[in-house]
Amino acid sequence: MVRTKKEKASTRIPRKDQIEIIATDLFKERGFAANSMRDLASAVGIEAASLYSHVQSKEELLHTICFKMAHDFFEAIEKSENKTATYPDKLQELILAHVSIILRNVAAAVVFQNEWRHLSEPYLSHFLELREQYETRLRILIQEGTEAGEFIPTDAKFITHTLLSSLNGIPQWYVPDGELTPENIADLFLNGFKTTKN
Amino acid sequence: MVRTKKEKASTRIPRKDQIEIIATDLFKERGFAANSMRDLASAVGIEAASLYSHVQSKEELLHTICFKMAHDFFEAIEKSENKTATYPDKLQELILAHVSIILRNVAAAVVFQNEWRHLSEPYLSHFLELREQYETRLRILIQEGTEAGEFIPTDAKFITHTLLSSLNGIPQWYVPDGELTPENIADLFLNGFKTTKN
DNA sequence: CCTACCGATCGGTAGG
DNA sequence: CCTACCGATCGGTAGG
Repeated sequence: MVRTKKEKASTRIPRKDQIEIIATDLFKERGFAANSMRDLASAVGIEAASLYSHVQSKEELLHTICFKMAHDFFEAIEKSENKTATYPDKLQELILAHVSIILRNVAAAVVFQNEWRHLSEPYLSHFLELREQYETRLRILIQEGTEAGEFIPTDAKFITHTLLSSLNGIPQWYVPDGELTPENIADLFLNGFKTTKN
Repeated sequence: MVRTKKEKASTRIPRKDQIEIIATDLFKERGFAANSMRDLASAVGIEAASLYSHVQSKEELLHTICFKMAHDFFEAIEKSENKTATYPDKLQELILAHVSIILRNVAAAVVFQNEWRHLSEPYLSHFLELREQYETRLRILIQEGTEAGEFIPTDAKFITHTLLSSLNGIPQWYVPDGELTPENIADLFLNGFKTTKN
C-alpha cells in the first residue's frame, strides 16, 4: 500500500482546514481537555509533531472555533438591530439567523457552547464580553418590543436566558438528516413570542 | 503553625463527603478531564495519594455525582406520574421538582449536564438510558395532557427538548442569593404551557 | 494520611 | 511531514 499519488478528496481542502474540522468534531465529542494532539493527529492521519506545521498550539484550534462562532452570532444581532421592521420581525430574523448558524456547523456550535472555559486570558475575557453583549442586546430587543406593545409582557431577563438555552440546546436533539429546516425550527420558537393579536 | 487540635468546622462532615463536594465544584468549573487528582487533593488540603483512602478512582467521583442527580430526577418524574391530578398540575409539580433539584446543588447539576460523557462503560450506557427515559416520560406527559385538551396543542417533542434545555440552563444565569425561589422560577416556566382557559 | 515512586501520556521542540 | 526527544504531569500503588 504505497501512496504514489495524492488522493483527490484529501487535496480538496487545505490541511489546516481539515485539521480544524476534525478537531472541532473531537472537541465536540469528548471535550477539549480530554483530546490530545496525538488523538487529533491520528484522526487526521499524520504524526502529532506534524500538526505544528499547520497550527501553533492546541489552544489556537479552540480559539479559532470559538471566535468564528462568536463572530457569526455577533453579525446576526447587528443585522437584526439595523433592520427597519417590527420587533417580532426583528426577533424572528435573529432567531432564524441563530438557528441557521448552529445548524450550519453543529459541532462548532457545541464546542462554542461547552469548551470556551478552556480558553486562556486574554481570550477568555474577550469571549465572555462578546457573549454578554449578545445576551444584553437580545434582552433589549425583547424589552423594547414589549414596551412598544408588540410582545406579550414577560420577564425579559428570564425569557432571554430561556430562549438562549433552548436555542443553544438544539444540537442535543437535532437530527441532521431529519425533515426540519432552520426555518421550521425558527417558526417553532416564534410561536408564543408574538402578540396574540397577530 | 502546628495543628494541635482538629478544627470543628472541618470535622463536621466526613472527609469523603467533603472530597465529593469539592470535586463537584472543580468539575463544574473546569470540567472532569481538566482537573487532576492533585488539583482536587490540593483543594481539599491533603496529598493526592491520600484521596485514594476515601475514593477508589477519579471516575468514581464523577459516577457518584451523575447518578445521584439522575436518581433525584427519576424520583421526581415517578412521583408526578403517580399523582392524581390534571396534566397541568402534574407538569407543574414536575417542573417545580426539577428546578428544586437543580437549585439544591447547582454544581452537581452542571456536572450532571456536562460531564457524563466521561463516564466509561457500562455506566455510560446506564446513564444515557436513564436520561432518555426521563425525556420520554416527560414527552408522554405532555402528549397525554394535550390529547386530554389540557394543554395548547404543540409539537410535543420540540416542547420537551426546549423545556429541558431551558431547565438545565438555569445554572447559567441563576444568582444563588437572588430573590428568585424555585417556586418563582417554576411559575415562570408554567406560563405558556397552561391552556388559555385557565 | 504521608513519602516515594510507577509507567503512561501530555503539549510541544529540534532538526531534518 | 517525520523521527527522536524534552520536561511536566497524569492516575494510581506500595508500604508504612
